[in-house]
Amino acid sequence: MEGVLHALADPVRVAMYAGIVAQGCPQNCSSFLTVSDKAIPKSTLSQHFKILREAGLIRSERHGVEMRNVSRCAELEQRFPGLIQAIVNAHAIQSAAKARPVSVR
Amino acid sequence: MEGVLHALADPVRVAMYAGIVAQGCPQNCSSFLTVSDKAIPKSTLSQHFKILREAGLIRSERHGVEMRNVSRCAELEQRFPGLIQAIVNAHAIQSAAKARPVSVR
DNA sequence: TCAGTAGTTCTGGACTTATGAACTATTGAA
DNA sequence: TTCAATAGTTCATAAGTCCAGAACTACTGA
Repeated sequence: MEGVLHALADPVRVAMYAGIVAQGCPQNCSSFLTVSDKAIPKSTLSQHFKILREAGLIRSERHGVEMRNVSRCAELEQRFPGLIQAIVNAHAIQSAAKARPVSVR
Repeated sequence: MEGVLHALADPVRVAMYAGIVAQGCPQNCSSFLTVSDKAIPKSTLSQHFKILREAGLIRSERHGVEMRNVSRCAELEQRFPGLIQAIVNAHAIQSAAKARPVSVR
């Protein structure tokens, strides 16, 4: 759980994770080459995904040449009920407040 | 919010915060000279309190020679509904799982 | 004024994190 | 099979953050 909070305490990672949760379909790394109008190098992205994986927040599966990232909501919900939902909500509230005119992501 | 998660991503700080929330009465620094059976130097404690304060999680008031720390639940609940509750719950679940025979703290 | 208690600030070493360069893995085409 | 292209990972290192001892400030009571 310490790992979960640490993973989501980073603005880039929480945006990535919120993106993965929001899209029903799995997202590959390159979906996040820019996050909130900021360019993220691939090596950094790869580290971020690693941290999300190790925190148990996502699972990554190779499909051909790309990796598809899926959120592990159900497992986390079982271990820490309400936690993920509350964080994703808080993130949405915050990014809505930050950039009012444009929708989240 | 990033600050809130970062503050509570540390096992010592989340234990401290949970302690402050659990006790109705304000807690001074020295209440936490040991956290989960681990001795914490005063200077480190002071840093931890500073981080909790700057994240908006607590307020510290001097009363004579000591500082009393109060949680700012209500304000946070208003900004990020459910977040603090979910994290404190998750912490309780986790520390119960870790040391089953003994109660939280 | 002094001693004692409570907490803060400073500082340096240890640990983390971000990123460019070089790498591996997979695919599709020649 | 070889080659080029795409997608991600690993490595090295420079920059940043964190911990804890030493020295400090703030307040109280004698």
